[in-house]
Amino acid sequence: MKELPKISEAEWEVMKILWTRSPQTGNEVIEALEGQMDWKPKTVRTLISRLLQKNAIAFQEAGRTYLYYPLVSQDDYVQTETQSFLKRLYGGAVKPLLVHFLREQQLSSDEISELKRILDEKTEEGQDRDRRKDR
Amino acid sequence: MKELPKISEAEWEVMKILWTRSPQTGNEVIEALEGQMDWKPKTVRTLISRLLQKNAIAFQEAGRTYLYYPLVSQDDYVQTETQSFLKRLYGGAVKPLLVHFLREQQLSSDEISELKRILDEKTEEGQDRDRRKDR
DNA sequence: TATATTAGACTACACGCGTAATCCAAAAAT
DNA sequence: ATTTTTGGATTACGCGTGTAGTCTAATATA
Repeated sequence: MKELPKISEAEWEVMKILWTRSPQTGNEVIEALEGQMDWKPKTVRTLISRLLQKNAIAFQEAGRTYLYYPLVSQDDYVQTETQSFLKRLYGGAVKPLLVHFLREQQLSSDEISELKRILDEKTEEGQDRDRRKDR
Repeated sequence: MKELPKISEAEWEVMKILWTRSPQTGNEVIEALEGQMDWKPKTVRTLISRLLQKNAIAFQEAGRTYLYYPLVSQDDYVQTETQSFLKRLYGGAVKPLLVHFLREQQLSSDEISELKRILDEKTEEGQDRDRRKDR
C-alpha cells in the first residue's frame, strides 16, 4: 500500500468537506465550514495549501480560481488511522477494544443483530481456515 | 469527569512503563525502555519532566532520587482517547467501527464466541430497556 | 481607465513534540 | 579532601500545527 500523507485534525475537517462533495472552490469549502468551525477564511486557505503540499488534495484550474478535490479516499484514511490508533492504545490487539465497545456502547437491537450476523459469517470463515491450515 | 492531561505518543511509552509497575526511579524507567525505544537517557528524563508538569505523574523522594508513579489510570486514558478518536474518525458512531473491525480482523473462534456472548448479554439488556423506556 | 476587490502565494508566530545537550549540586569514589 | 559521577533542572532546536496577516497580480467595478 502507498504512503498516505499525514493529515492533521484541522486539515481533516477540510478533507471531510471535500469527501462529501468535490470538486469545490476554496470559497465553497470556506462556506461549508462556516458556523461549524469558527475559522477565518484565511485559516481555511492555509489548511488547503498544506493539504496541497502534502498531496492529499489537488486542483483543476477553473478560470481565475481553483477547484479542489481529494487525492486520498476517506476509507483508506480511516483504515490506516484506526490501525495505528489500535496499535498505540491497545497494543494492536483488536479484541480488547471490541470487548470494551460492545460492553460500553449503546447499541440498538438492530445493530446488535447485525453485529451478530457478521460474527456468524466470521465463524464460518474461521472454521474454513482452521480446516485448511490449522489442522 | 476530571480533565485528563494530554499525553503525547512518546510520553505514552513512559506511562506504560509506570502503569505496569510503580513507583520506579528514573533509571528504572530508562532501563525498562532500553532496547525497545532506542532513546537516550536524557530523552526519557525529558519525557518524565513533561509528564510531571502535566500532572500525569508525580514522585516521592527516596533519598537522593525520585520514585515516580502515575496520577491517571490507563483505563481512564484509553477510554477518553478512544472516545475522541471515534468522534474524529467515525463521527462518534461506534457501529461503523465495530462492523469494520469485526469484518477485517483475524479473530480466533474463541474470540468470536466471546464476542457473541457479550452481544447476547446486550440483547437482554436491550430488551429490558426497550420494555421500560421505549414502549 | 482608474480603482477596489479578491484568490492564491508567501510570511508570521507561539506552542507542543521529538530528541537531546548543558549546567549544577550532591553523592560516590579515590 | 579532591575529583568524578550522576540525578534532576534548565536550555536547545527544528518541525508540525493552529491560527491567521500581508503581498501581489488579475479581475470586477465605477
